[in-house]
Amino acid sequence: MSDSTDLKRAGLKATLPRLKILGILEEPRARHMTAEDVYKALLDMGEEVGLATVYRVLTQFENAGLVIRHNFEGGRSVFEMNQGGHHDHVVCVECGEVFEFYDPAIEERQRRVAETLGFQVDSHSLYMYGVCLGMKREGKCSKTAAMGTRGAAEPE
Amino acid sequence: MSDSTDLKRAGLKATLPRLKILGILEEPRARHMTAEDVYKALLDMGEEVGLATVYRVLTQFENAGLVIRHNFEGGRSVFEMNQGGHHDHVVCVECGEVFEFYDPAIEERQRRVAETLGFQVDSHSLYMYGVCLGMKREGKCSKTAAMGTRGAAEPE
DNA sequence: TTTTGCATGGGAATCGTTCTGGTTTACACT
DNA sequence: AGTGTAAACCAGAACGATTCCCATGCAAAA
Repeated sequence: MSDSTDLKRAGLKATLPRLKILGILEEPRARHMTAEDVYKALLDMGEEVGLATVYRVLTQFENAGLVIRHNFEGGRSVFEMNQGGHHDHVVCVECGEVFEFYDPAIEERQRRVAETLGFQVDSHSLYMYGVCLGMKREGKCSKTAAMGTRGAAEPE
Repeated sequence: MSDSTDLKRAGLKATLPRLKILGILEEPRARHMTAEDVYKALLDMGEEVGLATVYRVLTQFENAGLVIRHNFEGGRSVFEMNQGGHHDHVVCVECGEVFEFYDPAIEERQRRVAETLGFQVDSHSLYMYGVCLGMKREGKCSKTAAMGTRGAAEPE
């Protein structure tokens, strides 16, 4: 219902596919999903939605600022809800887990660099790829580890 | 000739396609190229090289550490020679120009964040997208502007 | 409730990239 | 220089992700 007004505010009709997709992306455990992931989630819910529609809707959501698209290594896009606070990403190349962090100092330095170049920044992205703690320790991913939430890592 | 030994050192046979591709990437004005760009450059030179070969060779070069692959927005990969010094990128979404910069403070903070998470970082990339000075001022790109070289922007 | 036009679904098309299979080539060893 | 062999090549087919096409469906304005 609130979703419905979210869509209207973005200039989009509140259609069933759009509401369903928004609902899926809003689930807390669904932080980072590919279009395929969203499509499968819809099928699991028994919804008859075409893959083309999923892509179309996700792109519309991106343009409307509702979701953020990331181009991780490997060439496929992943999407996450835009919940306001900007953050950067750490991706485990072994287990695929994605951690988020925000570092004000990094943001500030980026701003400075752009200023120096006379560059007007629309968006920026910082990705680190590597192996997460769980993989290093036990050879399995640390999806259950007590980190990976926004703002969890703020050194100093 | 020196290219030939570069290849051997990387454990790759010094074949004509590889030498030609290396030669193209080494031209100073060819900083950031897609596989397609490289392919077209070869055709322009009158070389009979298949696109598949270009992709294969670029991937081999990447694995050998000779070139670096970037996943910019838009889903296509761009390649640049690995000239040793790590640097980050600023991309003008209007004219496509790519500027490079290096900020030790950002690097250090990244290292810290990874450490805090117990994450072993293999690679990292930082991209800023926006509009460059030339576009803002005159509506045309600033490819000829006196910046855009590595290390040009180091605030503070 | 009727109208109107944007949204949908499914399949085909497209894009960038990788694989396949048969042929050619670089290079170590005569 | 001559030759064997593994590696590299080419063209084209295959591939996965994404977008296009268009007849039909449906949200929302009248």
